[in-house]
Amino acid sequence: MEVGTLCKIEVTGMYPNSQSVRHPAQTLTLNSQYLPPAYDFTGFQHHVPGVVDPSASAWNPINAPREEFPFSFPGSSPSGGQVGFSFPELSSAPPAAGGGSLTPYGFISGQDPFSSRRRPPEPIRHTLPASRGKTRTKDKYRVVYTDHQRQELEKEFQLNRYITMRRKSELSMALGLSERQVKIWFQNRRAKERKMNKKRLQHSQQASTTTPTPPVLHGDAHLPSSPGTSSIMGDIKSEAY
DNA sequence: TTGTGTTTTACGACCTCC
DNA sequence: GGAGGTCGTAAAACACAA
Repeated sequence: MEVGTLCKIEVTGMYPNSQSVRHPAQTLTLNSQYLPPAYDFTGFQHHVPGVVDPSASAWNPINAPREEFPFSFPGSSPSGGQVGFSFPELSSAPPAAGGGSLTPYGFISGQDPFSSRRRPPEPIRHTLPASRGKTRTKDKYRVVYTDHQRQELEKEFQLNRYITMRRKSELSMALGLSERQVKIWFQNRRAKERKMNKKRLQHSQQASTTTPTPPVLHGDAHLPSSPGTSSIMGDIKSEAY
């Protein structure tokens, strides 16, 4: 499969229950004035990428990210795992030439075709609070990733449910995110998939309540195998655990 | 507009593994 | 002990109906 063909897979499905009014590829070029909020990641110090334990061979969710784990989507990669970092928009260095101003993400505002957001640039609201007991590392509670960032993360997710250290490092650099953000994005994305699978399972179970024999589940009940792109998660889990 | 429901970032708690 | 995993949750961002 061409890597580029994956780019539209789930992106418009980020709002599966909202009939996907979002059509980034179509609507995002309308407004190119999005300026990512000021947000520095100096508080995100993390391990040095590239420290890979070569002894980790058997894949499981725990050690897989530390290694180039061999899982891939069917036909996703000729090498069967690690996908060449060949996305043109990623292989070009973010602080590219062109004269745009550099955003805190490392993007050039007004140049990234996906960087335009639905909302106009707005002053940052500092509702965060150290006073609320909740500890958030920065004054902005959370930032909204650009559609470009989401698309690239989603692409990677479609290739590999678990990001390797190397890919995490590459993605973080290419997208101007911290490795921690990439890691957490993948965690959240997997959680989202599990949630969707759970929903699907509940629906299918409701549909089959009239039948006397309940469906047989293999192992983890909240990780059903399901058709489509999400079925791979069940496969992963059944192998991993 | 505004109210409400959903999705998206981000974190803490806790777990396993090395 | 530190890494990343899941799970649950907070709150911002967003979509949409009324």
